[in-house]
Amino acid sequence: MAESLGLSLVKEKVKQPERTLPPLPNLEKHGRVHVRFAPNPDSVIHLGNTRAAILSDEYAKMYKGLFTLRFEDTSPSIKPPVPEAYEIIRQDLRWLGIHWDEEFIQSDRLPIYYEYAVKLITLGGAYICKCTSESFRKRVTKKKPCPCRDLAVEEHLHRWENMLNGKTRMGGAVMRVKTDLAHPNPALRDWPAMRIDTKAHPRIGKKYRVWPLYNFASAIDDHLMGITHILRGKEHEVNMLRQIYMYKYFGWSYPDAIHYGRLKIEGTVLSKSKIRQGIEDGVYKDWSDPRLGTIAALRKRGFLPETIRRLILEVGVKPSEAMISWDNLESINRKILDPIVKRFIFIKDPMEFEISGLDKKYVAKIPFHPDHCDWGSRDLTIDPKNNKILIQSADNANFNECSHFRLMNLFNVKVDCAGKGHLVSNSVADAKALRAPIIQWLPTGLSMPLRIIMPDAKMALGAVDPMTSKEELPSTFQFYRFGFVRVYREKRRLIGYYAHA
RNA sequence: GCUUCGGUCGUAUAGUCCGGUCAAGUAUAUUGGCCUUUCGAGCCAAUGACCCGGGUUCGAAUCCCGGCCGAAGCACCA
Repeated sequence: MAESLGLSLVKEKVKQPERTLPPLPNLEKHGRVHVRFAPNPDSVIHLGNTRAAILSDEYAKMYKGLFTLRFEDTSPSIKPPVPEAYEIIRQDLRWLGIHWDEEFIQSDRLPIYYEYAVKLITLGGAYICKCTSESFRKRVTKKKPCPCRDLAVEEHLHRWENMLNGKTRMGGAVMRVKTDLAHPNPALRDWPAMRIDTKAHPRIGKKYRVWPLYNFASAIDDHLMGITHILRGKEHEVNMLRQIYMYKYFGWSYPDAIHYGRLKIEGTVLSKSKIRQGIEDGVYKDWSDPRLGTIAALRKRGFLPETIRRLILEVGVKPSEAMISWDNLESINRKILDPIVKRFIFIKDPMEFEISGLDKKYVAKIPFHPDHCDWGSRDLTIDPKNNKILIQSADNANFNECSHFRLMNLFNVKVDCAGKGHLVSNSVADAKALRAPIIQWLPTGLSMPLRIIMPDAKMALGAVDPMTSKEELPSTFQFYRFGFVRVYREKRRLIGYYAHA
């Protein structure tokens, strides 16, 4: 008695409290927390991109702060925005459960950037450089100023006018922010802030010919929008250093920035440009191709927003790179899904199998969920006249001659040396004694075909319980001994996308 | 090459700031057991890590130095 009590005490495990994010720095300095997510609408978002969004959202909620969504679409030529992407990104964010308080699109804000460009030039913090990028780079690597740098402010304002009014052609001039030519990192020296791009912007056309570069637009906006904390990848570390020079000219103080390492997921490409290329080349079907790590793909396969959020929170904000395993992601999803989705029978690569020795009608009750009897069950029947069933070819291949198996929730079958099946007994105890594997099955008359797209984009064909088509679709189910599948109605048929086992 | 930032079980993460309670916790994975009329989930157990070398210290995963390895950046992209 005492022993058992002691044992149960020892065995009682203290559940770890759910992981929480570390506190944000300098809270007292800033007042109300204000974060932002600033995607480039040149394509949809993927798992890696959600990191900034989810972390920002978590912090906004944690501190009851504000969240700004800002589309950074200031490159008509090199990373042109995709008009549909704005709304697709909004939908992906909503699906992820992210709430934003305000939204901006940078291509609507050109007059603001122009205003601050003039201010910065007037302040002597920026100049218009007419050097070619090669000749500028040559000088700057030697820590030498280009000839434009020390010209009078009036000249630079004049050059700026020429950029705007079309007298200077594309590539003819660029606005640079003065930094420190002696800075050990050449990447920081007099970085470009504005350039001419005459290509039509997919969203607002040819209204403007001078466009801000990332560091300029982003830095101006972060200040003007009152951003207190920035969460972004460490590829932006030097950008912060660049932008700080500009903040100093304006007398602004830079937000607190947290730079996390890149997120990778094993065996999956998480690069927008590679994904886009793959779609263009026809390697991938579209943005939701099951091989991709896009939000669209994960959603299609039945991954839940909560799964993605938990994963991001678990990985946290470390500056080192993180290689996520699908095992981990799947495990999180499985634990959420398992107790809440219905189960059905799916027979992959079905084959007919005849059972002899039936003396009466047998009924198997297949529960819709083993842990929720109140969800009901599905009756599968077999009788002497209808004694053919469907089983998985792979299961059949595993039967050695003269072996046994059990049909799920029905009875035990002996396979004779000719490969024929005979009913031998009913009880589970017998099945265990015989070490008979238990397999899922369907009566031959009761099945409908189902194509399931697997994570590698290959197709699995099989027979599914037709009752699935009576369910509200799309819906995610667990197919006994097969895995979790999200089932969609496609015209008059069903199609499934496999999530994981 | 240059600049910056990192390196804890296979993977992810806690601990590192403020040395001792860390002969290093947790999740996942794998293996075994229990439970369950299957699978899964759940429960129990096992496996498995402080990059290397010096130094400081009574004591180093934690501090210092050197090395090795890795990542990010070095665009008129974001």
